[in-house]
Amino acid sequence: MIYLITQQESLFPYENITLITLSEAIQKLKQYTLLGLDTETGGLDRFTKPLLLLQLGTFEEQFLFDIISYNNLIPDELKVFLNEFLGTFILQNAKFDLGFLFKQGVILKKVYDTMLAEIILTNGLQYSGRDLATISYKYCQISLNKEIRGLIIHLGLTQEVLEYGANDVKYLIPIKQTQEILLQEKNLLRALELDNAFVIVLAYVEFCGIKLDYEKWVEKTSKNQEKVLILKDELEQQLFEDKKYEWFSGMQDMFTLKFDCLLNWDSPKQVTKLLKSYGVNTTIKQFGETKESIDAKVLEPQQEKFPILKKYLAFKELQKEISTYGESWKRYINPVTHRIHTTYQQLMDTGRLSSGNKHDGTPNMQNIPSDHETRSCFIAEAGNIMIDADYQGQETIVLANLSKEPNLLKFYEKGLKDMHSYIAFLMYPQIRICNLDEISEEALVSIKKNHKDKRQIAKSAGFAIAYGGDGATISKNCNISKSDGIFVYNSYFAAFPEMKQYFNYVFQLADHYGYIQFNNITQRKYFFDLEKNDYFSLKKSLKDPLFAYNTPEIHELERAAGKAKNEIQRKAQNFCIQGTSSDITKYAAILFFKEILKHQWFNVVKIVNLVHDEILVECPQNMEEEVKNLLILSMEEAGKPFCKIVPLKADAVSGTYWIH
DNA sequence: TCGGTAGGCACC
DNA sequence: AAACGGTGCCTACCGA
Repeated sequence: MIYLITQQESLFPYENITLITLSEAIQKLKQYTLLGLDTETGGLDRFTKPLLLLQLGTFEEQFLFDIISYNNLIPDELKVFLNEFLGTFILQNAKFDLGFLFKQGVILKKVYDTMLAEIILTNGLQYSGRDLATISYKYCQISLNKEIRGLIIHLGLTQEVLEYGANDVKYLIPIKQTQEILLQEKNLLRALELDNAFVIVLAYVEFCGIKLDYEKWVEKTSKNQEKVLILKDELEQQLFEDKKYEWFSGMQDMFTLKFDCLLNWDSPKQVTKLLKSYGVNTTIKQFGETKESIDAKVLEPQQEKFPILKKYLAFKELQKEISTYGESWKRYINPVTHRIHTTYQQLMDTGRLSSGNKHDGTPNMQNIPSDHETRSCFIAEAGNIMIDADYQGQETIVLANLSKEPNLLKFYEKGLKDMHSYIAFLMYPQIRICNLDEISEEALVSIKKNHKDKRQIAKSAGFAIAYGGDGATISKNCNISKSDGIFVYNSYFAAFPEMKQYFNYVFQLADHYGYIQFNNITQRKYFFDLEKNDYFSLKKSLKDPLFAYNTPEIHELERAAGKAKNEIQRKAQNFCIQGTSSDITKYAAILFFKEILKHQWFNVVKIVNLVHDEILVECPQNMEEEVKNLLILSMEEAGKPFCKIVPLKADAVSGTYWIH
């Protein structure tokens, strides 16, 4: 049964569509505890594009609210219903609709997102699509016709458009029911519960946006543009002095009398050719073979020997700053809010967020350079203040809790601060000024002062190993020989003797179950495709009594399986750490958003960015202390279920701009 | 001219 | 034996 609620009754008659009043519709809707919800809008941006249609419904009944006829505003009676509904709304890609509802002053309290469910169920696996059409077909064998988005703006509320609109909510409950059977089987209900709660917060972060001081931003870029011109000039002058005439045309500038340089300094290919002619090493070892590269990593160690590299590296750095973080950002500023509203992708393979989307033209807000000059362009509105809170050593503490490695736990038990020096202390017996049990922060401070090099290597080793790297990774990251890299790798495991057992254990689990389970709280998972993964298919073949050994195909498969095994090991290590960290930050944001709602601070206390272990908040100046305390409290509370041995601590700083 | 890929680099 | 955690954006480059 399809119902239409409209103030434009002259549209009638339609076949199979019943016209009812707003009150009648709300009356009927009140009997449900589970409702599908969808909206049709005039575009992607909730601030500049109108809400056209709002659909609510079940398999049996769908209610279509013609919002156009209410001047694109949700009528009050419906608004109250949506705000006060105690059941669950089911949406496909809820974040999108939630943004338009926020704009209208509607805050849904509980949602179930069929798209998030689908991602969580199939994380790591090949999937045919996560759009509503694919999901409807998969669970209900229903082929939904083309997207009505777009159609409505051209056709208006035709019979066809209304039927499509009704279909978009009709199957949401059956889809949810079938998904939940699978979620139950795979123990993924809690992971989805977290992400269903989080999607409302994430929609809020996108809705809040962040203020960019564009004038200051342009000033900074212009300054860099001047600098880059000078550098380019100096580079070309150097080229000329070094008699690299092949890079010049015969043309001379009329005023400066300089020759016209043909080299494109943005072309790695051309620059490689040039640097080679100076005798610079432009190669890097990768996959056992030598590869061309002019990475900063490759060139940096040669700076003293080849002065031109200093200028080139400086040029590259500025060029990156100008092209990625320059004037192009004007297009990101919303004409209505004058703020930047990024879009986040909620579920990467690790469970982390990502940010930025080239289709809707939003920037990545998670890789803003951390220098003061850049960050200080992101500001609070007049009268407001920015509060930036982050977890102290989130990933290392998560690793400590997951692995329970005794020497790692000892660091926290003793309340020590400088982890990198501590690792150096354990890795290099020759720098031990006391034995392990007597270690103090003073001892670590002295290591930081006297053994900078060893501390730096320990730092890199700590990161590389947590990410699943090995001796080769360390040698690359630290620019040391491979044998030294392997030595450092071995020293790390000597320093943390039970870490290897933990890594073996997570691999054994992945090997046995065919998936990685990140932690036992959310039980979020990454599934290996057992058919397509070379390691698992070889394992399966070996169980076959008719398995043919010693054929060329088998040797090829063994080689591929070795590679796949390595990948499984790496992911098993890394995803548990990254994924659990991500669960914690999401949970923290949920708890903090609860406070915002509880205190009726919606749109007053804004969450303006999330960067993995960091939550950036903007609020009125006079609320600074209260909000800061609640934020830290939320973050530390969120850590508790996941970090039961070593607790997570959060730190906050505030200012008129983004300080981190 | 377009679209996809690779190299490089920003963040955590 | 074989490879070096996760993202997204910029430019150059290459082939259709």
